[in-house]
Amino acid sequence: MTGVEQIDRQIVRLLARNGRMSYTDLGKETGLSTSAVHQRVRRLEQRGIIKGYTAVLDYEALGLPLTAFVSIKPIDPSQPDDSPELLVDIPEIEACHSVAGDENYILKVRVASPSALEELLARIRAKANVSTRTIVVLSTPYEQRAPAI
Amino acid sequence: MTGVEQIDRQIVRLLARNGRMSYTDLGKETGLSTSAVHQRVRRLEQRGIIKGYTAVLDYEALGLPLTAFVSIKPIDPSQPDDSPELLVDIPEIEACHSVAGDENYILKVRVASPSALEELLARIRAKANVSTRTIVVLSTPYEQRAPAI
DNA sequence: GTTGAAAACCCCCCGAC
DNA sequence: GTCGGGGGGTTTTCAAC
Repeated sequence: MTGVEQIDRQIVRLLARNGRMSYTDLGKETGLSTSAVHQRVRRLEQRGIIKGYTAVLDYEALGLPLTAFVSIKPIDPSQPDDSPELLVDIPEIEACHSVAGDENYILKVRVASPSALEELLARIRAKANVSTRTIVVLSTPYEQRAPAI
Repeated sequence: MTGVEQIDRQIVRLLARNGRMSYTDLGKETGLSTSAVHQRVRRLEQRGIIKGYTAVLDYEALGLPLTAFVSIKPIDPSQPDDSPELLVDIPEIEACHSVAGDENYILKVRVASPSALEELLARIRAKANVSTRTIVVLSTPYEQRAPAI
C-alpha cells in the first residue's frame, strides 16, 4: 500500500464532510478537472481507502434514543473468543472493537429503551458466553467528525 | 417529532448502506417513483433525520492506524465540565460522548502512532484540565453498521 | 402524497495531450 | 496523470391527479 498524496487527502476530507458532493464540485474545490477528480475517487475506492458511503442519521428521531458502550469478557478465558462472529447478526450492535485492557471487546449498541438494552445484554451474554460491563451514553456532543488528515 | 413511517425507514436503511444510491435505484427498491423518493429524502434531510452523508474510510491506509477510547474526568470536580467545547478544535477526536459512570466523557480518537497518542493525551489533559484513561483498539471487526430499524 | 414528463445537470467513458 | 467533449442517465422542478 503506497502513500496517499496531498490532493487525494483533500478529496477524502471533502467526501468525509459531504459524501454526496459531485465530482464537478470536488473539481472546483481541488482545482482539478471533473475527469481527473473522478478518476482519483475511483482509484481511492478501488484501493479500499474509501470503503463506501453512508447517511449520517439522527438515531433519536429513528426511535433508537439509547446508545451504550458494552465491554465484554469471556466467562471461560481458556476458550478462544469468537465474539465478533457470534454477535455479528445482532443488528443493535453498530460497532465491535477488539481492545487492549481488562476486556476483550467493546461494542457500541443502539436501542429503543432501557428494557430493550436489558434484553440485548442478555442476548449478548447468552450468544457469546461473556460477561458484560455497560456504559450508558447520556448525550453526544459530536460524532463522526472528518479525520485529521 | 412525529414518527417515521415504514417506507421512510426503508429509505433510511438503504441510504445507510449506500449513501450514494441514486433516487432511481431507491425508487426501484421501494416501489416508488423517482420523484416520490426524492421528495421523501428531502423531507428526511429537512427534518434532520438524515443529518448528512459521509465517506466510510480506511484509517489505516490514511496514516491513522491507531484508534483509542479516552475516558476523561475533571481534576477539579467542583468546576463545571465544558470539555466538549474545550476539545472541539482537536481534530484527532472523532467523537465525544457524555456518559453515565465514573467518568464524564468518552472520546474516540485516531492517531498515527503511540507517540502521537501520548502527545494527544497531554494536549487533552492540558486543554480540559482532566485526567484520562485510555483503551487502545487492536482491531475493528466491524463499525458503522446500518441501524436496526 | 404521488405521478409523469421535461429541462438542466451530472456521471462516465473515451481519445488526445 | 490530466484535460475536454459527448452520449446517456440522473437530478430537480413542475403541473396535474
